[in-house]
Amino acid sequence: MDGKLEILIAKLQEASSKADLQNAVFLLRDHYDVDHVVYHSVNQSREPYAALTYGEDWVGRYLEKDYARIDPVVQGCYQKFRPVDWKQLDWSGKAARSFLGEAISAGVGNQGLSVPIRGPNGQFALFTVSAKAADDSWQRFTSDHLSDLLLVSHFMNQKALEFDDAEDRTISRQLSPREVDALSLLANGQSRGQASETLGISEHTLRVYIEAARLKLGAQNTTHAVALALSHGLIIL
Amino acid sequence: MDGKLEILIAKLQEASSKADLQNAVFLLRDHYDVDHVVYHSVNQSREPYAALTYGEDWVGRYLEKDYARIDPVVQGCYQKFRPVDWKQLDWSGKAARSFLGEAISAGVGNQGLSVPIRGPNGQFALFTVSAKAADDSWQRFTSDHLSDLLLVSHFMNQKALEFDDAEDRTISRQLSPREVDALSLLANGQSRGQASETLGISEHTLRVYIEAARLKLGAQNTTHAVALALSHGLIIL
DNA sequence: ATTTCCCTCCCCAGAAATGGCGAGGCCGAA
DNA sequence: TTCGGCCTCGCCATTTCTGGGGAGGGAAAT
Repeated sequence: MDGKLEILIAKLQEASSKADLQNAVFLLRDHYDVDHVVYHSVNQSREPYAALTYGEDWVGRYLEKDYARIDPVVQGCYQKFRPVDWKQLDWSGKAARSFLGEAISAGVGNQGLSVPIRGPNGQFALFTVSAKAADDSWQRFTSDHLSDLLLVSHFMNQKALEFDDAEDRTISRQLSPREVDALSLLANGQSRGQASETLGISEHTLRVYIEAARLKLGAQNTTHAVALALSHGLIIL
Repeated sequence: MDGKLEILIAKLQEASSKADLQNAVFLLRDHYDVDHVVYHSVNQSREPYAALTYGEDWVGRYLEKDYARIDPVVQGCYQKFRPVDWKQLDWSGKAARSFLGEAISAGVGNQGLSVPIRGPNGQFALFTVSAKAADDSWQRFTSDHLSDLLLVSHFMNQKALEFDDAEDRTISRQLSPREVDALSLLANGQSRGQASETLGISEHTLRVYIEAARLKLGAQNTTHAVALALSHGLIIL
């Protein structure tokens, strides 16, 4: 990690508004001499957030067409832990190829590296660097700066969460152990009858737990409660 | 990042077995001159994995008593994105305090920093460094090595996933767009009736999607299917 | 010591989900 | 072109879940 980047990261950690993050991606783009630097959250229920160097037209089209659903970068990164080079992704499929063509003509660049970032409560975001480059020089670039990009993506997301989590998204009350047991068993496919048997309690008691958990989570129904508990990390499959 | 650590990370990336990871935590402990270095996955349904420098007695007791459920480190890290200093955690509560006492007498150390790590499919792991130290010197240590620890935790988890995911946990077939729609709406708390209305299709058609998705996922019921889809990243809440 | 959770149990009736039967059209791949 | 997958619709019977009542004991926190 060279000194210049340390300064950029320090600046990032001092960021006090979303505008500072927007500024940071431009600084990063210039620092690495790439075409684009993009940080964006990938979530449906919460309000989306992004700090990026793409043009407004491409961003608008991406959102309008809901490209996140077919974008192989998003889909692929969701399945992986380590940073993903765009070349490694599956670009077969009609939708993916036409999307790729459109992206390239929008000036996104033919090469890209995307870092998946996962936060609490099911948060998922991507930090991406993209450029127009030959395969070998791009490979050199990514392996040289992998650690840097990991750190930048981490601090970028940390800041984004700070600004975003102002509107508290955290669960007010924790679930009781029994409530966790109940939702866990349901999430693992057991019916209420099976789950109550597993726990050695009456089915009614199990229902009380589910209902209590449902209220705490503000869920509409059992499936919703399980989904919320899962994505909030309150239960683990 | 000094050269010594770069070598350790390079060694880590060359690791070819779980024994290498076990070895790595000892190297890291010596390198940082701390009391303990711990990497462990925190998952219920999948087989747990850990590479750590704790004594067997403490590990055994931790597992036996299922301390992960009350350990404020685990509980706290679940809710946070940035590394957590143990001092910041909530140690009130009877169970937490008695656990803390037991941990300290087991030689864990009074200071600790834990890095939450999240992987795909709901994976969650912790990378922890702990020592017996005064507050100020510990603070200096953690702020000096924060970036290092972030990188180490990342590569450690990457390796752990490589070894663990040998037994393929991936879904065989992808879900169709409509199936994704259906499960997404259910995961967001809509009933079948509401969801079918949202999509502008008959309730029966929606049922067909749910059923198809359920079969593809090998789920027992709708809630199970939603849970599987969520934790496999096929749908996003 | 009082309150506030948590755990446990019971009954009932209406709403919703499930499982299995069937059918047709469309599109892309082999 | 034929096969498989996807999207769309309908009906019926059974099981399961949901939402509303209550009720008691225990542990922990303020």
